[in-house]
Amino acid sequence: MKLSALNPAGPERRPQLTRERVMAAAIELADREGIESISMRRLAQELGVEAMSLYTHVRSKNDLLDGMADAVISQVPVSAEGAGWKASLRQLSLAARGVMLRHPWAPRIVEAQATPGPAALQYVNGVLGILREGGFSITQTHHALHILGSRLLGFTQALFDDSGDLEPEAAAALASALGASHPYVVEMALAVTHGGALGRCDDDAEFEFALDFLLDGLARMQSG
Amino acid sequence: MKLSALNPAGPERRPQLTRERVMAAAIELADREGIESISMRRLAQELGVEAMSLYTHVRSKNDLLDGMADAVISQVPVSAEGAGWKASLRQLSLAARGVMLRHPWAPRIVEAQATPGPAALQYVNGVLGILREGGFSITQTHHALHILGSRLLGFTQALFDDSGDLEPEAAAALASALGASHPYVVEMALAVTHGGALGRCDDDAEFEFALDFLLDGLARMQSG
DNA sequence: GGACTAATGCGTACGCCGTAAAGATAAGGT
DNA sequence: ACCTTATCTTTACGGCGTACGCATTAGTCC
Repeated sequence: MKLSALNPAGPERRPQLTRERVMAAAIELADREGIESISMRRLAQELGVEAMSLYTHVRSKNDLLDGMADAVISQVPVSAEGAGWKASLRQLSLAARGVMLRHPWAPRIVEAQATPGPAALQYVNGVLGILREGGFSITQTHHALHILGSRLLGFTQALFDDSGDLEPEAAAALASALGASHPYVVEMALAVTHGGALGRCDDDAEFEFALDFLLDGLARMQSG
Repeated sequence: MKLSALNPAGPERRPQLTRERVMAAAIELADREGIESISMRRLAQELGVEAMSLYTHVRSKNDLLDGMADAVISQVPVSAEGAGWKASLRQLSLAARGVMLRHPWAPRIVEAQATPGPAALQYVNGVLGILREGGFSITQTHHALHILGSRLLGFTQALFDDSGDLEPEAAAALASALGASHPYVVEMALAVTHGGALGRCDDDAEFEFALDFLLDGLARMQSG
């Protein structure tokens, strides 16, 4: 059937598929339904197209995921000029964290990327520039990269996720089940829970604290 | 066909399948052929069994992966008594790194774990114990966990992988392709490469340096 | 207009995957 | 001997990534 005959140059023709449109739809779908719901068929359906049509704009599913990762990274503003290396890195890292919080699936695929895409390269170049212009030697800059690690991209792999807020009964159950064998875990879990000594674990504040801890250490490393 | 009739209680009967044997075979297979080659059918074949048989000992593939992660963590010795918190943490972290280097696929699935398994709990309890016994307050211990992050498990997500050793021609190509737009990346890449100012990026040394940087910072935090 | 060319999208098919459901077999307790 | 229970196998379903070949379109030149 000839659509164009029915709708000759009609304005309701769906727009051309492009790599950008594919990436945007994939990111939107991942935001809405989770990264696990990304499949070629599902994504194609989202675009009103058949699965194989995507392969005109994307080499493979891995290429799609790489593209998504790079597109997310490109959302982090890399500017932040003229504020000193410490403030610049701080702002950059927090901005990246904001982006990652909007795309919770992103860290996983960003770190799965084999080779950095254009946006990642641009980003790394920006970070390196801030440090070098800030007076860090090449060796110091190299160390700083390893020290800051993924925090520069706004995320951290914690040893375990302690941001959950236990119900009192769950806390009691945990205490009696693990209390004998894992006293320190129980102590920390209770402290982090709302009833405990600390407030509820505020991930944002904790991220910021750790970031400042690292930046202060780097400042000491540079001057010492 | 009745195997037992042909081989009544014969010693060449394959041993009973158990969760431990399944996990061990899965880890061995992942070490040998990569985590991507782990499928229920492939793993079953490795054990001389049909795919569905595995489900007697494993709830799902996710359960299998969780079990693998926990089994790997359990390989990290959690002892290290009586050496002071700094030396203990250092030793623990380096031991964990040794384990992860033997199972390069492990970090990915360890951090994908939704809830920590028994070995992970034990490990976290050990880390918390070292800090608390070392005189850290609960709050300080909490901060320390976030600061050390995944380094306690022996791995770090770098911003990008700089451990590759470029060939001279590749380095030249990179310099001319990116030199104008990404000068700092090129500078660092050349410095890290064998011909550069730094030696080849030694991941082990770099990990140790970053670890000591963090431990020193924590010592300052505790006393200051 | 008409014909050729290149790009784009579609239909079909193959061999994997995880796992539900039900049958077959073996081991142990009565 | 019989039955229970745990273990392993068979079969099957729906979904996956993607190779391959065809259909349609858009652009370009006569």
